[in-house]
Amino acid sequence: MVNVKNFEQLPTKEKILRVSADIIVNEGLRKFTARNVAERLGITDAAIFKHFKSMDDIIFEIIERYVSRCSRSADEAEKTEKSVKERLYQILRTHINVLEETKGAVPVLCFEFLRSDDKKFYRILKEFIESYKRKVGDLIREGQSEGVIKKGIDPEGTAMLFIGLIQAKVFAYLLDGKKGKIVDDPEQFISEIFYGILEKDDRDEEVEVKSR
Amino acid sequence: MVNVKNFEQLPTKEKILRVSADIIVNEGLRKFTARNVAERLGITDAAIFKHFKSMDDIIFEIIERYVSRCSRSADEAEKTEKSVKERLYQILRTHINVLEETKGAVPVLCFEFLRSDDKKFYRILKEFIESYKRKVGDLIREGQSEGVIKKGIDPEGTAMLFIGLIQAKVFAYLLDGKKGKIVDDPEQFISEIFYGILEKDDRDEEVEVKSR
DNA sequence: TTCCTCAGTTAGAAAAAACTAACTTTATTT
DNA sequence: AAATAAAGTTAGTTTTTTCTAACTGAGGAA
Repeated sequence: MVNVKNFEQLPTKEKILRVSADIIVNEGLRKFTARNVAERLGITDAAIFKHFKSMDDIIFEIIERYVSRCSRSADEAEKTEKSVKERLYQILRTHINVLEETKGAVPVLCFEFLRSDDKKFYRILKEFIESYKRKVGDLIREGQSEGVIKKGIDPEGTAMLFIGLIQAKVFAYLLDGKKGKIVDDPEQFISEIFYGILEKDDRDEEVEVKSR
Repeated sequence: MVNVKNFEQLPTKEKILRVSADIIVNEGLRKFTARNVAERLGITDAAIFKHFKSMDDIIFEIIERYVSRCSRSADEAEKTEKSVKERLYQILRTHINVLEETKGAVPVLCFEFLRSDDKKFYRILKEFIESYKRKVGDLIREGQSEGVIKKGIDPEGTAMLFIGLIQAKVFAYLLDGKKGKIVDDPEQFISEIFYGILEKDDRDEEVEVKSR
């Protein structure tokens, strides 16, 4: 159920956030009600409002948390001295790690809130994806000018393709009853993407960066 | 907004279905309420229940329609004398047409209900995807034994990839503010899929089946 | 000790949602 | 012409949801 690890010892505010995320991801927004959250924690619904101003406030904090985690990891990769290919690898790899740790929460949250007309949520998520697209896109462009990435491909389009492929993986995972990992074999997954974009003479070369 | 084409002339039941799909895709299930649907049609919420037993009934019919159209076209393709490639093309093409007409409602509903424990919708959606996977998978296998499709690929995996790519397209469409079509250029989209699975000597050949 | 704050409680107000019942209008059938 | 059916209406009922108010008990600070 919830990402357990001394869950009981956590402060209530924290528990509310985790249970809420779990409900939204695994049961949908319609089940995300004060009553349902409180019930899981063995408290009353009124107690929720001692910790959060409103239900939307909870959502806001969940999005903030998950999204910032993904962004941070992409920023770190950007700063290193490594080669384009290694940096790209690192971004993809961390992205998959976060995805796995959060059980697909971010794609699900994106899917839910990108649709709402609630500008508050829409903006922050859209911004997140745009910045991701920009970072990966820039990296691809850099790779193209260095000659390691195929000239023909569209940088932003490829960044979006990657997001789309992750989305597809999450979909398959949900369909399969949320068993096991979302991306079975990350190395294979990444190498398939690389196969499509790297210049041919590079494609059989192993990527030597270690995961994490 | 709604898929317009003499929208005004449509019978109310039809209008309810279309407005509902539009709300579910663009505003989320939480906004899918009798009041909201009725308001858009300039009628009262009570009138909705002259046409549908319940709100769930509306969702049910949206799914039913999409699913049965996709399945029917796959069945029809199966019976024809056409080549594997042509039959595959026909299935993909109808799927994209239905997707476009319903503005992506079913992929969205899949994403929503495959997560929930709402067994009612879960079953029908899961069954749809499974049968789709089976049909496309079989077709690919047939193509492999005829030598027109690459031996190396996994038939069911590829069928799932197609569903996943549709899912990703819907995601991108939502992200992009729901403007225009979900799949900009269906021919291009299909040919990209074919590029990945067809034996190389076939890949530049044009598919001659006309859309629709 | 006394006071204060925190994190709960119960009780309930206000709004929204899903329907239902009973009535009206209009068109169609008999 | 009379009866019927379809598709609306208004005016509820019931349930659910969010959130507030007023109270309680426990622990720490003055």
